[in-house]
Amino acid sequence: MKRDKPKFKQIIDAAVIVIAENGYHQAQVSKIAKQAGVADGTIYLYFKNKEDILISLFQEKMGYFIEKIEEEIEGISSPSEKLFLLIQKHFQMLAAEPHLAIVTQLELRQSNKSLRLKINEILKGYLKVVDRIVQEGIDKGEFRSDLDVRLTRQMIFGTIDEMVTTWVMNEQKYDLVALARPVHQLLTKGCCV
Amino acid sequence: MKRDKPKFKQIIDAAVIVIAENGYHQAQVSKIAKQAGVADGTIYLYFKNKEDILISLFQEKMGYFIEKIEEEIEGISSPSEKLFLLIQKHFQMLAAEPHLAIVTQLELRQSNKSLRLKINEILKGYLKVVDRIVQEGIDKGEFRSDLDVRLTRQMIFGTIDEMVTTWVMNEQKYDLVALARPVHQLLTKGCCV
Amino acid sequence: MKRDKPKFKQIIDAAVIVIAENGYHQAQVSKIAKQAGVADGTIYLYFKNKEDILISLFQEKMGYFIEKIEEEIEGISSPSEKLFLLIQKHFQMLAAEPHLAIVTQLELRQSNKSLRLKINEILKGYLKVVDRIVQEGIDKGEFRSDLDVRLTRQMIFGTIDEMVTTWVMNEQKYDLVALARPVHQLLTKGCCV
Amino acid sequence: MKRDKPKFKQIIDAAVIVIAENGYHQAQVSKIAKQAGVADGTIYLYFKNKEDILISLFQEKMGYFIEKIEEEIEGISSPSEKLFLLIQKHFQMLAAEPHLAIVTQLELRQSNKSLRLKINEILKGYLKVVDRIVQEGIDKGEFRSDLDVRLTRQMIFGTIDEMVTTWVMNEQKYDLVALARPVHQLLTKGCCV
DNA sequence: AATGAATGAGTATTCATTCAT
DNA sequence: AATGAATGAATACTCATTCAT
Repeated sequence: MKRDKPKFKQIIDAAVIVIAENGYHQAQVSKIAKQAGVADGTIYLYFKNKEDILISLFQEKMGYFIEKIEEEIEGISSPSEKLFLLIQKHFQMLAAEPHLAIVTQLELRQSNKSLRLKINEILKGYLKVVDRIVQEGIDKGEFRSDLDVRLTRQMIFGTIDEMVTTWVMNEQKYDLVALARPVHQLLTKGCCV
Repeated sequence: MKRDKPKFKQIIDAAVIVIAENGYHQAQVSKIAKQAGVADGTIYLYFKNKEDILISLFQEKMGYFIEKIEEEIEGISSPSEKLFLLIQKHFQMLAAEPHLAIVTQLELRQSNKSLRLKINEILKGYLKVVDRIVQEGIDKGEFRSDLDVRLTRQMIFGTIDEMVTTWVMNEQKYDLVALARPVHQLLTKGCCV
Repeated sequence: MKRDKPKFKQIIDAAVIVIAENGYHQAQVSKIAKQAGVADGTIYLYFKNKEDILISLFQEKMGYFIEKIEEEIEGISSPSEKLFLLIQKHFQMLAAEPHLAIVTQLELRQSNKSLRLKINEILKGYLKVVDRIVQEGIDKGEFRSDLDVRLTRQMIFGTIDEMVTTWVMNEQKYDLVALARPVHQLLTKGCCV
Repeated sequence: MKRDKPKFKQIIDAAVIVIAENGYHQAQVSKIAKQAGVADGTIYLYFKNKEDILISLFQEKMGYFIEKIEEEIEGISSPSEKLFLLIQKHFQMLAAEPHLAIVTQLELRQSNKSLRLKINEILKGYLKVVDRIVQEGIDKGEFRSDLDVRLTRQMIFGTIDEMVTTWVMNEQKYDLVALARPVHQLLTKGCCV
């Protein structure tokens, strides 16, 4: 399996760095190869084409992301607390990988429609986790019973995403993780008194 | 002033159509010129370069957007009601211009970082309107006094934006405007009981 | 009509020279553009792609070829004499354009199958002229009545083509046109006494 | 001697199949290796480079070809009959190996000039056989005494070659061997009455 | 002898922008 | 003001060959 070979990860990590530092459109295959310490042609022993590097990058990172978040909320009984931990872990992981944050929040969004559709497909795994928390919140009586799960998930995801993007655009100069608590409070209690 | 000449708007409207129908990366200057019924070179009598078309497009549309929203909330005393009207008007205007919705929610996001920074600059006008509503809500006691205005605005904008994007990605096949009330409720009351 | 513009012919003539002097595989578009005195991009205002240059080259030259040969044999009553004039004109025209001879006999044959099929299509016009001469020869009683037109045409074309190719491979160092008469004699009388 | 080892022939046979089925330009070394059931690198233990595979292929097949033809005409006294047998055997052998016919008549002609020059070198053995028949025909009085041996050989070879190529291009769908007699008649008697 | 992972040179084509008319 | 022909920079990918095992 190619995914398990060291060069696979080596090339993906190189892609994250090159894209974060040069921008999506200046991330030529030859630059990624050089950063990974392999020849240009070697890239094509592990990836079908350039787009495949980016999809694999997103898959690998997002897979790890979901895994970690599920570990985090496992065994927690309160859905509201689960939501808080999801937000916190999300912020923590991106704060810990500044390059990756730039790539996912800014650079990968300039990709073409076909790539974005594939990315959306991968994102669905994450959205399902949120859906499950919301549904559980309703079932356990912590969340309002008249909630529309889909809309609620969109609010949660849209809010988290906007927070991270704003933080990245502000050059990550404030403490993102510290926002987890107030963001959780906003989402659960709303802005009204 | 170039902005007042008929060809200025003519080219911008052509750009919206061409981008919506062909996608950002397939929206060549020559296609826009053809759609506008002018020669390629004529574009450059009205716009500095291609990026300038897109920025102007966003400015024109967003300026009109803010104007309409301010008309809508003018004279309303309740900040919460103002927030509702803002959401509703936002949804109404994009639902009324499907091409524009595709361009602002999907296509223009594929632009490079420099263009996106300029777009963010233009967006600030909109965000200020939201900020004012939130601040007024706090002052009038309708919103919680411990709200962070900036974070609250990010939640509101992130949520609205996510709703519209999801609706566009689903090919605008459900009634976006009907979501205004439940979205307002989610934002003001949160998801908790 | 693009074919009538001066740059169309200019680029085709450049292609003949570049291919003859550098070989098919070393005839890059940029080299052809340089030889033609235009920018690389200009090529694509007149030709769909590189293959289109080569097809057009063959069409233009072969069209001229057939035209000249038909002029030559027009008004001649003896089919055998027509055959002689066809051979002579064929040899004369290629002897007069050494570059073109190299291109048609050696270089263009290395093209891929798709291009060769298109070239064969164009060749059919020439083969029809030969067919007509053979048929007329049979009808007028100059040629044997039991001839298979198709086979006879293949002998004639195969022989002429082999003569030219051998001459080109021998660096055109002997007088090709002088062979017209003996070749005609061989084709009409065969090798037997 | 490498030529006697089983893998040498194994690789050449694989090359014939791969080239016939995929075309010259799609016949990568790795495909030939796979068809031969050896590793890519193994090819280079038996052949200097890719060109060497093709030259060896031609040498092997052409050597066998000449051998068979010489066996066929051996002991025949009439040069004209010898010519007939040469044509017939030539047609028979290619009709018996459809893959080889495609390779020699179509695919190998797409090779570059250097390879084609080497192929011509190998062909000389075949041409010498023809030369000998023609000379003998003149000496024995069966052929006209004013024949130019070189030109006559070019007619014979050009005609045979064109017949086979046309047959291959027509997907070998008619009986090539049946043409041996009429072709021989054409070559010996010409087209005139 | 045999393997197969790694190498890296080489090129057609697009499209924003210009400028002579 | 308007035109549109001409420009030219920039980049992903293939595949013959090598060499450590």
